[in-house]
Amino acid sequence: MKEIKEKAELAASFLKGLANKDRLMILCELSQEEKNVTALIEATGITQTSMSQHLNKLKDEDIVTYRRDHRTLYYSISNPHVFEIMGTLYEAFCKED
Amino acid sequence: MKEIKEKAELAASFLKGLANKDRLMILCELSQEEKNVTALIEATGITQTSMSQHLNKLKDEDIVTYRRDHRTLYYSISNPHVFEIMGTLYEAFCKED
DNA sequence: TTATGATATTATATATTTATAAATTAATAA
DNA sequence: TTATTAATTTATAAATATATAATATCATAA
Repeated sequence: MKEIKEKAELAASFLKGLANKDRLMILCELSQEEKNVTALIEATGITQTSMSQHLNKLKDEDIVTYRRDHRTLYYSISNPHVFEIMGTLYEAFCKED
Repeated sequence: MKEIKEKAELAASFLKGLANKDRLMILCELSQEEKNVTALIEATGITQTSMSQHLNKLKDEDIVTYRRDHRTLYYSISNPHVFEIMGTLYEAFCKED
C-alpha cells in the first residue's frame, strides 16, 4: 500500500508552499483581506520579481487564487486549510504569555 | 517593527522541518506511539543514514525528542502543535468523501 | 497608435536540501 | 577485552529553492 507515500508527498509539497518567510508574510497579509500585487509589495518589502515568483508558487500549490480588475490582480487565500495552519503558527510563534 | 519578519522566519523554519515526504511519514508513525530508529526504518523503508539525518533535523526544530533505553533510542513527538498540523494535513489529503 | 502602469517571465548565480556511501561512536553481551 | 548491535557523523554529489537583473506582456489611458 503505497498510498500513504503519495499522500505524504502531496502534503509535503503543500507544506513547502508555506515554508518560506516571504510567503508566510504574504499569507499573513492575505489572511486579512484580498490584496493586489503592488499593495503586497508595499506591505512586505519583497521585490517585484520575487513577489511574482512567490505568488506563482502559491498558485501552483492551490494556496491562493486571484481575480482581475482592469490591469490589477487581486490575490486571496483559496484554501481554507491554510487558515488553520496559520492559526497554529500564530499560537506557536506570535503569542505572548 | 521587524518582529513579524523574525516570527515569519521562525515559523518558516518550523514548517521546513515538516515539509518533506520522509519526515511526514516518520511523524505519521510517531503520532501513534514512540518508536525506536530501527522500527522507524522498518515501518517507512527510509535508509539508515537518511533516517538519522531526518531525525536530527526534526530534533533541531524541536519537533521530536528521544529517550534512551540501553542502546536503543526511542523517538516521540515533543511539540503539540505538530499534532494540530498533522490533523489538518489528514483532513486535507487523507480523507475520502 | 503610443506611452505607461501592473505584473509575469526568463536567465542565471547562489544557497539550501536531499541522497548515498563510508567511517565512527557508544553500549552491551560474550 | 572483543564482537556486535544501534545509531550518529562526515563527506560529497545531485537536486531544489531563492535572489536578482533584465526583458516581456498585457490592459488601458492619452
